[in-house]
Amino acid sequence: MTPLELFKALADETRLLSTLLVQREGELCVCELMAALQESQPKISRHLAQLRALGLLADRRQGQWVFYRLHPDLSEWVVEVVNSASAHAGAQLKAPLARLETMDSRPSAGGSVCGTAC
Amino acid sequence: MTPLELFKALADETRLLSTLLVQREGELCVCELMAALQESQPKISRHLAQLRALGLLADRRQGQWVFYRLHPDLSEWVVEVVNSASAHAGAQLKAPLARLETMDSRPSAGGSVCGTAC
DNA sequence: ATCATATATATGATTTTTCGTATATGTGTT
DNA sequence: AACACATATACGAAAAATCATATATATGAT
Repeated sequence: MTPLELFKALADETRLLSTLLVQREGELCVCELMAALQESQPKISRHLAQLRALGLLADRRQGQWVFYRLHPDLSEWVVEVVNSASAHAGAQLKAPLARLETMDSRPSAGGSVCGTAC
Repeated sequence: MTPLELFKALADETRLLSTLLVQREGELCVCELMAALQESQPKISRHLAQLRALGLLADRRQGQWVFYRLHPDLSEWVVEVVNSASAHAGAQLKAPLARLETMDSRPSAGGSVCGTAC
């Protein structure tokens, strides 16, 4: 990944916030990002596909859900860029994070698929 | 400057290379960037104007030339992003830096305007 | 004042990105 | 199988960014 490719990837609000939210939360599925960013499913999915194609995010299917995380093999300089941005994006992340908190029927990564009694 | 604004500014090859060259060289004028990047004068000038409007670069007129440098009051996180990219943009900067070296009648920032005997 | 050089900006055309909508795929349930 | 839910992709439309060209401004030299 070149610096230009990384900056192009992060030069869109949906992609930037998705990346930063995923970084803070560790792992998020498409529906969680939809709720956090209040965007349509195709829009979120399309942007995540771009980030995955670039190698910035990695995905993992668990049942019906697909969870995205920062790619585990990112170069150090990429991590530095994301961290620097994250450290100063608090204002833009506040509302999306709050929506995540209050989201109901939120799928828990790695946990039981069933929310009630299995 | 928000992270999104910074990434949009750096998401163009001309702007990214101009920024990184200016960082490495300390200060460069428009004609030097034209030579280094082999781009037209209006193109270089237009992109520099964008970077200046954002506050990423500062400009200084010296005689006929206008020298650009990283804005002295940049936030720490912005410097970190630029530094991280710079550390891994060697491949993209090699050719432009070589052209800078071999550029003739190169105006020297801060030095005498006259190249011969004044 | 005139001219040459360096830089900036305006304008319309072109290219690139993004988007909404529709549809396809994939998984779990009944 | 049929259905519901989650996600992915395809396609044309809309929006945004970039560009080449022409022109304007500013400085220095004659």
